[in-house]
Amino acid sequence: MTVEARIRHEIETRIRSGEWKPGHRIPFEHELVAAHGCSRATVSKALGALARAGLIERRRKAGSFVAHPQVHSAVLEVADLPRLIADRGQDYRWALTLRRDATAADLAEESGIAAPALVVEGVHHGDDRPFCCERRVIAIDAIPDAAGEGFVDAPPGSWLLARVPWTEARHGIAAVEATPALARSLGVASGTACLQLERWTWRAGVMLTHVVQTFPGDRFDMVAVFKPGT
Amino acid sequence: MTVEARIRHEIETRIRSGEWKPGHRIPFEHELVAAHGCSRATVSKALGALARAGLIERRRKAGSFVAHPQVHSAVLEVADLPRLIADRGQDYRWALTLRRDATAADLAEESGIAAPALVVEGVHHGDDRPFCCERRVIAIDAIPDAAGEGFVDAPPGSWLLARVPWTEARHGIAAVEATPALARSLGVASGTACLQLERWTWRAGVMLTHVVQTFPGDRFDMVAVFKPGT
DNA sequence: AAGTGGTCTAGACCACATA
DNA sequence: ATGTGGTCTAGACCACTTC
Repeated sequence: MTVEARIRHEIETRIRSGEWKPGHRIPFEHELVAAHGCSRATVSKALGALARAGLIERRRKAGSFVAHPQVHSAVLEVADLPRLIADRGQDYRWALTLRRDATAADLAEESGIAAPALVVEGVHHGDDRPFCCERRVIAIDAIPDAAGEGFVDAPPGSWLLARVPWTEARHGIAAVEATPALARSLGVASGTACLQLERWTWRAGVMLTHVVQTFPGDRFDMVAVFKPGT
Repeated sequence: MTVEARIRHEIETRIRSGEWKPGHRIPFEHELVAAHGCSRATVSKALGALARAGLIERRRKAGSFVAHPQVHSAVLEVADLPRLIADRGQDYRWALTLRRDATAADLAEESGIAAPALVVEGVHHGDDRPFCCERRVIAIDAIPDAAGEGFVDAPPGSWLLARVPWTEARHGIAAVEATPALARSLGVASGTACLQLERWTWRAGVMLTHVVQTFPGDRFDMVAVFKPGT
């Protein structure tokens, strides 16, 4: 355990136990320096980490204070579906149902992807049961290699994840009723409540891909644990 | 702009632009020290921040490398509903529909909350239209003050947020079909797809409250922007 | 064996918010 | 005016990993 970790842990414990309540002023840096017999840089690093984690707030001249929790946050990790399904102990299978150049009508429904583009649709299966229906549009100019890919054996998400450099993404979550076509693909009754996850991805301001993934409402647990400051 | 920020920005720009692709080795610390004419501590802090952000990976003896993007993540911020609705420019109103001591049957459906407990149900309105249906269970032993609260004028969430520090929360998201009772409360057709957000909150290992919030599928935009490394 | 990043020190100057 | 945190320096030693 480093000195920094020790300082962090001591303060974190007092906050989580409720001993130091929101608004409580924690010791000044120079006091912690004296208490731990270390340099100020080490104390500063420890407090900086706690501040980044949202556990404390730091104010010049005033000191550092236990933060008031403001909003509940959850980190939603949208893993690669093959891995997600494999982690559940199921066999993964991808079934391509459509792959074609995007028409003007396709792109009219998109915001931000210009021709040429590729439309890919398919169903992710776990143990041969439909798990998620996916429709994706890929910008060819941004990802030229995609034009030569069939996406027959592996879903485009995995392919992209492995080779597309860093991204900025926006996510949306909604509940929708399964359309008849969707219901058929997913093997559920028409009108079943489904979770719809939508994602737009950019690189350097250029949109790379837009994907809509639809899960039967009961088949996808998006549970996230959040500890303020971990 | 601090020296540290300048170093961070320079590296981040090269990564986001695609100039440095995943796996690329970025300059060693001592090279960045020479290039920027600063101390090693400053370079170390900059690279540490980039590593925490997931933009680079650092390996002793080998150097620092542009990370391979692994999963898409989204930070789901679950704001106080009155504020969320106010931010949409709508008038907020809370309508309490039930408040009673929890029965054994109530708690049988809960996991982790022991008697005594309080059950509170109500509907959040925006511009007098139902926006979200809420059912909450509050542990009285953990939050004794709640016993004296009516929750008539303000929802329990706001009351709790203002005075109860929490240290850990778990969230779940699901799509459900509106039950007849739910549909009546929300003013939608029975069977409508709804987003259901569930949250358990603890302090120091003791469960404080459990809440289920149900939104008509089209009425809640949970959109999150995620930039890897910000 | 060599070189990297991880951690730490004992100073320093400064911007800023408060009093 | 004062004292805080923010940033930085120029060293140092060490653990770890790869060579």
